[in-house]
Parts: sequence; C-alpha cells; structure tokens
Amino acid sequence: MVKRAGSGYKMRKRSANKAASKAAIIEVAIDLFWENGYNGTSLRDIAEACGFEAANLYNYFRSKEQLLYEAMQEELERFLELLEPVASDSRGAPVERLKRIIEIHVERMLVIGRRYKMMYDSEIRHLSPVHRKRIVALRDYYSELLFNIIEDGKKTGDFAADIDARFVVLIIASIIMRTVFWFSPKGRLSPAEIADMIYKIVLDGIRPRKQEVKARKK
Amino acid sequence: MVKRAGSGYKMRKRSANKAASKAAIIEVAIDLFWENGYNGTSLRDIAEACGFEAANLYNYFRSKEQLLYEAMQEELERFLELLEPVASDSRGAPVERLKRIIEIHVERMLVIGRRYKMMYDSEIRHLSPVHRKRIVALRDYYSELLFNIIEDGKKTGDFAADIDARFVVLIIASIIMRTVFWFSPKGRLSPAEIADMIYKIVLDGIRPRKQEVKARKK
DNA sequence: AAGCTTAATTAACAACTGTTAATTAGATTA
DNA sequence: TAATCTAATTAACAGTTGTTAATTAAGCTT
Repeated sequence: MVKRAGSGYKMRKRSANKAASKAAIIEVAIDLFWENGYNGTSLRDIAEACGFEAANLYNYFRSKEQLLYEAMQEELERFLELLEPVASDSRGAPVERLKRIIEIHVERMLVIGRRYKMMYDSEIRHLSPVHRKRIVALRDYYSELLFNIIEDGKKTGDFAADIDARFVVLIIASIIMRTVFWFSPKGRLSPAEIADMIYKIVLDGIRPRKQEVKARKK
Repeated sequence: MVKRAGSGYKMRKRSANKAASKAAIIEVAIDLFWENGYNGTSLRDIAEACGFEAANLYNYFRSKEQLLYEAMQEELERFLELLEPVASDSRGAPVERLKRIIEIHVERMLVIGRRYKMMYDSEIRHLSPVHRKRIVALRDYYSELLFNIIEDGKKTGDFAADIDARFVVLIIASIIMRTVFWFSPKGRLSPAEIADMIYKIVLDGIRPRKQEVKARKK
C-alpha cells in the first residue's frame, strides 16, 4: 500500500514444518481462549504468545473465527476417537463401559485438556452457523455413545427400566463438564477418584441401600 | 472541553424514579451479558437497549465492572433469600429439604432467571478482586446451605453415611447450573419435572433398587 | 550463486472500546 | 415565573480490535 524506506526489518526465524507450527498456534490459542475467553483474547495476544506479530496469523488461518473452529474441532475429534472403542464395545457390560467412559472423560477434562472446556458451550456462539453445526454434531455424537450404553443397560437389567436415558446423559455430561471449574491438581481428590465418585453417585445415588440381597448376586 | 454551537440537542424523556431506572438498566444488562458475554457486550449496546446514549450510564454506575457486579450481587442475594428459610428449617426432613432446594434452584434457573447464569462462573473473572470475593462468598453460602442438609441427612440415616458431602454439593450444583444450557421451554420437560428427575437420580441413582423391604418403612 | 517459495515483517485501515468533560433540557421546587 | 436539580445529551479522548497490503528475509532448489 505505502512505500517504505526499506531500512530495518526485524530478525526472524522460520519454522520448518508448517503443519507443526499451525498445531502449535492452536495449542497456544486454546490456552488463551480458556483463560480469557474468545472475546477477551486478541489476535495480538495469541501472536505475542507465539513469538511473532499478529498479521502473521493470517498465513495460517483465514480469520479469528476459523482459528477458534479448528481449535475446537481438532480437540473434540481427538476426544471422540478415544471414546469410541470403549463406548461401542458391545461385549462389555454396560456398567463397566459406563465406568470407563466417565473415567476417560474426566481424565481428559482434568489432566490432558483442562483447557478445552468452555469451548463446547458458551464459546460456541462465536462460530459461524456452518461451523457451529459441525461442532454441535460432534458433541451430539458423544451423547449418542453415552445414550446407547444406558439403553443397553436397561435391556440387560443393569439400569432401572424406567429411567430416562436422554436425561441421564445430560446429567452425566453436566457433572463432568463442570469438574474443570472446581478441580484443583493440589486438591484432595485425584481425577481417578473423582471419576469413581461420579460413577458411584450416578449408579446408586446418595441414599443408603437397603440391605443387599446377596444371594441374588450373579 | 470544547465549546459547541448549541443548536439541536435531542429530545429526551426523563424517568421519574432513579432507583427504578437503575434496576431496569440492570435487567437489560443481565440479558445482554447472558446472550453475548461481558466482553461481547458494549456499553453502547446496553444504552441502546435502554433507549439512551452510552455516556448516560455513568450517571448510574461508576464503571462497566460496577454494573456487572451489581447485576450479579442483586440477583444472587434475591436467590439466597428465597433459599434460606427452606434450607435451614431444621425441623423438616433432610430428604424433603433437599427436594425443595432443588426445586427452587431449578425453577429460579429456568423460569425466572434463565439469564443470570454464567454470571456465577466464567464471567466472574471480570470482577475486581474485591467484588469477586464478595460474589464468591455468596456462592459459598449456597454451598453451605446444601452441605448442611446433606450432613443432617447422614445423621438421620436418610443419606448413606459414607458419602462425601462436599462432593455431593458440587454434583448437585453442577447439574442444576447446566440445565440452563439445554433447557427449552417448548421441550417435553417442565422445570418441575426436571427438578424431580434430578432429585430422584441424586437420591437413588440409575441402578434398579433391589426389592424394597417394605416392612422397614417407617 | 541465482531464483523461488513462503513465513515472517511493518504499516496502516476503519471500526469500536470504556470513559470523561461540558452542555442542555425536563421536571420539581421556591 | 424564576431558580434549582438532575437525567439526559453531544463530542471527544486514547487505546484496542480484526484485517489487509506491501515488503522483506530465510531456507530450499536448481
């Protein structure tokens, strides 16, 4: 646009692998979005954390929205790939599959991806309609996995026949989603313990079991 | 600052009661914050929705942060006032008190104050340290009410003695907080039904009860 | 060494942000 | 009617935002 007296440009480093640096940018962005929200994170913030100028981001992403989308999408798909084999292993007992799903989800939530959380609800609104649909579809797929486990369990008699599976799915997801708000790595509970406690409450509630009829145990 | 050739100022209406219009502004602000988040809502947005110019807001609030704080604080206190008598009615059975608390909370969440939600977690970060402390204190007070009910129930034998009351409080709050994300007024479930289902799952879980021992019923 | 590709740069844009100062008009009171 | 009070206004501020255009330098290929 405007001619410059071409004097002192900054020294710069070039990163070898483009895909790799793109992934690195996404990591940085997820962290910042998590901490300050989408609107609270400027492209200059992200660029600074990456060690370059803001304009350079446009060599990787068409827009800020695109960056948000790719961040969400990648993380969600990675997550679902992890879940899929466990969830749809129709040989496993529903109770066990449920336990495992909760474990994996909590673990992923707290240990690996403490960052990628609010992405999946409040920040979704910043996506374009098309992108939003895709993310919601992935999220629904998760619900579907969980739903099938519950329904299987109702058939086998592991879960009460009169429970509303859709509703239970919401409950479980709700509990896990919010762990990330109150969890502290230094706290008294480990992710594994948390997962176990969630599992137990979902299964049996907080009321004391009337005395178990041991003979009936298979 | 600068002299103006005083010609055409806008026509304007004056609202009689200052406190009333302040309350009205807060209502508008809560709605917008809910829909677009704190950072996504400009003072000009709020002013426009109120029908006046942005600068006028400073006749009511010292800053945007102050507006957010007052919005949160007012709503939270109203909520706690509602809960208090039920929660600390030590004559009522813990089971019944728990049921009522869930009912009130869900109702408030979904019917009356669908808006005032994210306030209490992600948007809290926009508060100044002092204000944040006060809001968190109010929130903790809610936890305390719930905690006492659980502990009471453990003593009376209504709840299992080995459950972690702190944890249960988190679980219940988590479930209710997130109802606002998936609830639809046109959906198949009414707030009262949702409250009831939450209550039942928290109490008994999803596993089928072994046959009840009817004789033991008091 | 020359040329090409591409990841980085600088500079600028228009729009928008929270906030302040000075001014004006509507209603209430004297 | 005149004086007072105060809720509203206009105008401007300094900073920030996402984004674009033009330019430069680094590394690879030839």
